[in-house]
Amino acid sequence: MENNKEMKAQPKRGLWKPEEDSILKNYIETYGEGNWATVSKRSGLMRGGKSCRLRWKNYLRPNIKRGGMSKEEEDLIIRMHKLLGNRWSLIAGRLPGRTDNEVKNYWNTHLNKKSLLGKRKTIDSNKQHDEHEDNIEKQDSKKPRELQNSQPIFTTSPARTTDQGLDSDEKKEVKEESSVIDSAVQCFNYDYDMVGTPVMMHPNYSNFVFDEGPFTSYLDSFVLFEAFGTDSDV
DNA sequence: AAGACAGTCAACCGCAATTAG
DNA sequence: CCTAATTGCGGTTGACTGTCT
Repeated sequence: MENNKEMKAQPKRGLWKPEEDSILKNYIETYGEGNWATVSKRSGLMRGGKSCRLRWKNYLRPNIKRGGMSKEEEDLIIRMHKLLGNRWSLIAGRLPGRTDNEVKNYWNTHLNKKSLLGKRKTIDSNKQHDEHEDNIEKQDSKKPRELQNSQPIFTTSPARTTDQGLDSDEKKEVKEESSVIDSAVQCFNYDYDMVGTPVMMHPNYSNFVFDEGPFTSYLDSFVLFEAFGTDSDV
């Protein structure tokens, strides 16, 4: 029983080494993506297909943007999350060069925490804001990781990367979803209030403060307004 | 100086959806 | 259709690093 396990070589686990990265990169540049199960065999990597796929998608793929999130990206994530929930791949699809894993991690470590803090009304907002700005800088220079840039900018590409294989109803659904998201990601001008909290500037909209805290609340309200409020049938 | 603690993020796991045969 | 294989996704874990005491 145990022997079966031993006979089948267990895929290698843990952090990827630079050699492994270059093997995988070379392989995919030569043969292209797809059929990850055979990648490990054919490339000589002793990794599972899933592991190879993840490594490629989250790290080796061209145009991957790494390093601290810009303010714009952060705002977008917050708005999209309010709109879509934990649909990280969908959110990441709107942030060029960002992966779902990165967005998810960023949310869990920075933004989720922040929104929780927002519920504690006794928190010193000034300090909180300063610390946040601090953290972004620190984070960017903390580790000697390859690229530490923070270029902003959104995309308006479709929410899903593909709608192949969908019937017309589903395609319509995707299209609608996409346009809702497009509404949500439109850029708006911000001003900053006394404690550095971004305040949405919109001519037809007055700001609210909800229990959750001012920062997300302005955004949330606006996302909902933008996403649903202007459609006559919603 | 060193151990404890906290934050971050890469990678893994399990499940669901999709595709191929 | 049905089944097995593959892919994609979100939740979770654990290694690594920095900070605090």
